Amino acid sequence: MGNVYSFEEAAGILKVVAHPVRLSIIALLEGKSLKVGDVQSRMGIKQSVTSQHLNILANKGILGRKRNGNEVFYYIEKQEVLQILACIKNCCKN
Amino acid sequence: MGNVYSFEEAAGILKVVAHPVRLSIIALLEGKSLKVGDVQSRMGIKQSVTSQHLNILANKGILGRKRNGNEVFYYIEKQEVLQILACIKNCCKN
DNA sequence: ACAATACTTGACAATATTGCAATATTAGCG
DNA sequence: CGCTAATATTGCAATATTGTCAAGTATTGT
Repeated sequence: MGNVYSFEEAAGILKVVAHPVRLSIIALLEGKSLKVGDVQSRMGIKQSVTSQHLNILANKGILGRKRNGNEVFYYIEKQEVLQILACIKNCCKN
Repeated sequence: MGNVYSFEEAAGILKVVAHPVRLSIIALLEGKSLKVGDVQSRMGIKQSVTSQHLNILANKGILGRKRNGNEVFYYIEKQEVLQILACIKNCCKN
C-alpha cells in the first residue's frame, strides 16, 4: 500500500480546514482571541453552528479555548495553519 | 454575512486536496509526469479509483493530463499546491 | 475488422458531513 | 436556590463522498 498512510493525518487536518466557514473563522482569529458570540455575530451564522465549527477546529488542535466566566474564548493554537491560508490564496489567484 | 464567500473557492480546492490518496498522488507527481497505471501500481489501489481521483484533481485544475497513444499522463498543473503539502507537513510535526 | 491494452464512466450501497431546532450544560448573580 | 446569559450537545433530514463493480470509450497492433 506504500506511503499513503503518512498522509492520513495530513488529510485529517486539511479536511477540517477545508470548509468555507471554518476557513473564515481561522482568518478571523488571526492575531486575536474571540468569544463564541463574537464569532457568531461577525460571521452571521447560527449559534449552534458556530459552536460546532469551533469545536471541530479545537478537537484537531487547530484552535485552543480559554474559559472566562461564562464566556469561552477561542484562539489559534496551531499557528502553522495560517501558512495554509496564505498558500490557498496563491492557489486561487489563478 | 461578511467575507465568508471569498473562502468558498479556497475551501473547494482544499476539499479536493484533503484526501490521503489524493495527497499521496500529488506528492508522487511532484517533478514528474506519470500515467494512470503507474500511479495505480505505486499506490496499490484499484485502477478505477485511481482514475477517479486523478479526474477530481484535474477538474479543479490541480493536475493536467496529456494523452500519448493509449496512455494518459498526469502532471501537476497548479504548482502552488505543492506549498500546501509543505505547510501540512509542518502542521503534522506537532 | 478484431482483439488487447489503457483508461473512463455510471450505478449503487455504505458512510460522512452539514445545518437546523431543540435541549442541555455551565457560570455568574442575587 | 431560582434566574439569566453564554456556550455545548443531540437528534434529525438533506446532501456529499467514497469504494466497488460492471460496462463503456479510445487507441494500438495484428
